[in-house]
Amino acid sequence: MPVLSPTWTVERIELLKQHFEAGLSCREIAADIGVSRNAVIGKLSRLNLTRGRTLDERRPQDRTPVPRPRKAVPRLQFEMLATIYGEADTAGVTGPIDDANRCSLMELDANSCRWPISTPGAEDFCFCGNAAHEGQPYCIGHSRLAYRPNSRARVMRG
DNA sequence: CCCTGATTCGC
DNA sequence: GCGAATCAGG
Repeated sequence: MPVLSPTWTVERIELLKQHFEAGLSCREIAADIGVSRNAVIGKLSRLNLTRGRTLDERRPQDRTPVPRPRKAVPRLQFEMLATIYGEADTAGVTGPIDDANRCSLMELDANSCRWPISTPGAEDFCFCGNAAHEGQPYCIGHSRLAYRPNSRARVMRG
């Protein structure tokens, strides 16, 4: 007898068929023959002995190509951010916000942008001080930062 | 989460 | 051709 793994000999194939027709699960068949479950299923598929289960639901004629990331999915941070926040928005947000009007808490008035600069409590802590947008406590640029349109998730599987 | 079968694809 | 990886349903 060959010491090498005989893979699928006629004996194993017979056992495979017998067990399959007996109604045993692939798990049982695999355990009995001594191979992995996928090996059994793969062999059955090759022999066209599948019980035609998912074939009906899997629409064999119009199989979804399923772009399978066989290894990795290298995505640039930029692309993800652009997708999440919206391409047009990122440009506006990342644009330069005038900080020439920075002022302290005392100097803030109703028309001054109250966006905090630096960390609260720091010696140089101050506010943006730019002209605030109508009905908003921040200037245009900082209003955009405050209103992040971040609500994109949970959209999988059609 | 576990299980199952079925398909895909690298070897 | 084989089977691990993967997918999809239960």
